[in-house]
Amino acid sequence: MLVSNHARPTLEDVAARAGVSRATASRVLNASPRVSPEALEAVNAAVLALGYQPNRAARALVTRRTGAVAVLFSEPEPKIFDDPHFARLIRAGARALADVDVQMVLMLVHSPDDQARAHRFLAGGHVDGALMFAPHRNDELVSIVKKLPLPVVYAGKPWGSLRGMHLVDNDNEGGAVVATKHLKALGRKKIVHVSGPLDEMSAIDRLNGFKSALSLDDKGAAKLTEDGGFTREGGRKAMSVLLAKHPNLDAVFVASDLMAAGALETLHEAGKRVPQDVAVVGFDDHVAIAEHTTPPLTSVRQDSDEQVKHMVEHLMKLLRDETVKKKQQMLPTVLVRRESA
Amino acid sequence: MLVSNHARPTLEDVAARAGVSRATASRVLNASPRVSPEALEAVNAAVLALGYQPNRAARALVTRRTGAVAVLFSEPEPKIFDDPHFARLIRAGARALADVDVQMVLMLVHSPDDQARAHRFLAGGHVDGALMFAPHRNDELVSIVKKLPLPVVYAGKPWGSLRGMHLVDNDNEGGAVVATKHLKALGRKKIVHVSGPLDEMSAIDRLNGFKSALSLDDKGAAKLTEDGGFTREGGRKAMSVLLAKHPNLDAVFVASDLMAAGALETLHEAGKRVPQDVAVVGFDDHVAIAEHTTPPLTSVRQDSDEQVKHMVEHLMKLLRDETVKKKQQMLPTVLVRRESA
DNA sequence: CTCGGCGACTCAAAGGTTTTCATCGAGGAG
DNA sequence: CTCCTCGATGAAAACCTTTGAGTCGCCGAG
Repeated sequence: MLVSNHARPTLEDVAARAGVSRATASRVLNASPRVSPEALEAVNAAVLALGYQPNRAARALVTRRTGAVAVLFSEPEPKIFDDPHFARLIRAGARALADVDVQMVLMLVHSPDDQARAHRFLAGGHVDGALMFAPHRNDELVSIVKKLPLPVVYAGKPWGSLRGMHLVDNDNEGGAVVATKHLKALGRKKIVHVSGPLDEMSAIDRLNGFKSALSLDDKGAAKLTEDGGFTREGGRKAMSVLLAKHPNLDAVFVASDLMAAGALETLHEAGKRVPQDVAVVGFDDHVAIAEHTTPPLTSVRQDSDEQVKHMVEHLMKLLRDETVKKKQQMLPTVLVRRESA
Repeated sequence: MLVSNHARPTLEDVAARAGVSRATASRVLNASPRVSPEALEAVNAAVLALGYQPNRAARALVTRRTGAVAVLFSEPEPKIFDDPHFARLIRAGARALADVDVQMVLMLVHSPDDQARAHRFLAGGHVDGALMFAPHRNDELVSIVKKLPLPVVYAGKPWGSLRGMHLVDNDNEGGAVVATKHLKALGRKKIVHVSGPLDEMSAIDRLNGFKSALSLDDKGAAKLTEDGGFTREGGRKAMSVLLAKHPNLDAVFVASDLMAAGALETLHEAGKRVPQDVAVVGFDDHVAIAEHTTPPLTSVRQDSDEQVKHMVEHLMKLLRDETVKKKQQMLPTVLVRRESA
């Protein structure tokens, strides 16, 4: 028996060494029950001795499974990726997918070109499923992907009909209600809101929470709300607009920590003390921000790590053809009190 | 001829439709010269009509190429990933790899467990090559990967011998020299340095630039330098230490923008005006930071996008077995003047 | 007219795994 | 003792592509 000693061992080699057939060796590797204890042990020993690693391509060829999933970030404004939130999501995805031993193929989709490429790639069967981060309204990529026979789990609610879609969302509305009520409970009388861009569902949900906590109608809410675009700069500007409109405001619920950081700057410049004159609550509880503002920011925590972990678990179930009890999961949010409110 | 109308078309189908053999169709797809114009056209038409996409697994099986490369971030401190620099690198990698149509498999390596997993994965032949971001001293992963018969391109100099390694570095030392000389040219007399952690080559190179621009020996430099650990908080602290040691300092070269942001805070709190009392130069020119500090930060630009692009190009050459003229490339850095110096 | 050469093409093997189907043997029931 | 059942195993097909070896037809030279 001559074995080329430099090439990687194949299943054949393992089988030979264990004194069984390829088929049996394969069964051992795939944890099939129909295999005797002796065979199992022999094969395992051979695998170890040879340092055998299954050939992914060969396996993929026959199983029609790639062992890879795509992670898609659809975002027309590439600069948004300077947002630390993005890094956190990627990190969580990498970890969660590595834990279940599937390859993560990352795709950043900005332009129509990128969309076409993603389309080709996903349709080409190069991955078994996808995790989709596509927060914006009327995202072409969502429509494209919907038509594909590919299991997809969304982060948060994409725009449009949610029928049959699998997603894991944070309780944005609930968190916003808690945040707003907290301000009310503090005895604040004039509470305003810096919202995110209203082409994102999460921003809308947070706005809705604000409205419902204060029992406002659309018109009433519109007066008290200003769009800060989920950027720090936007938060600054929105805050000054609100200050101009409502000089007597004494509390503000800001729909993201990044914007809240901007809003705090504006408030300081306007000579308002936080929290004495104006109480501030953010959203995200992004530690790198919330703990380092002055004063430290009270914020609604949404656990992105947890969200991504759930997304991966959900997708894995879909890939195993298990029935999922709930297609759409909602993760709780909780208010973290610091000093700003 | 009955074709299951839901299954993905194979090369066989394409060949049949084009009236040629599988072999010829394959040659068309791989741009082989040995094919007649008619055949070429017929096959291309068939491909288009059928929406054919080559089966990656089958191709990988026979070519022993996966069409994927790993992107490894080795970093014992997971929190560092909140650094926007990380997001930028990932983004650049995703884009550059997508452009050459290879899959990016992202791996974040924090723990020894992760290292073992990465080792298995890379040794398992699941990728054709790797891009490695491993800035720290004595990184186990670097030693592991060195022993593998796998083409790897490093970002910056890893610790240890550089013999035979392929890498793309920024001119950290040169940039530091320019930055420091700029401060000198401004007439500053007492110039200090907030360095990065000295277990990273980039930090050392920047420190060396500072030393050489001021013709300092090790001892002299040690007095004027404080380690800020490449974090904002570290920058704050380092700055106050330096202020205490050298109350008369009138300029500081900070080895990263994030630390510079921290240093600026300290300076403001100490009542120093920037740039009148103390001139500040950062490093990275990370727009999201440098443009938003008060005052906007003068900084040394290193173009990470460019660096990653070069890394990918370099790796592609290695994969194509082309000879690379220079194994180790150095990218220029340039001083971007804003208001802080 | 024959032969050699050459370009375009086809045939078929190879690549490593999973999985169906058949086989084999042992043990239990009748 | 025979027949049946059932669990473990093996042989072989299938997955889809690339590629080296071989075929075919045509042209030009002799």
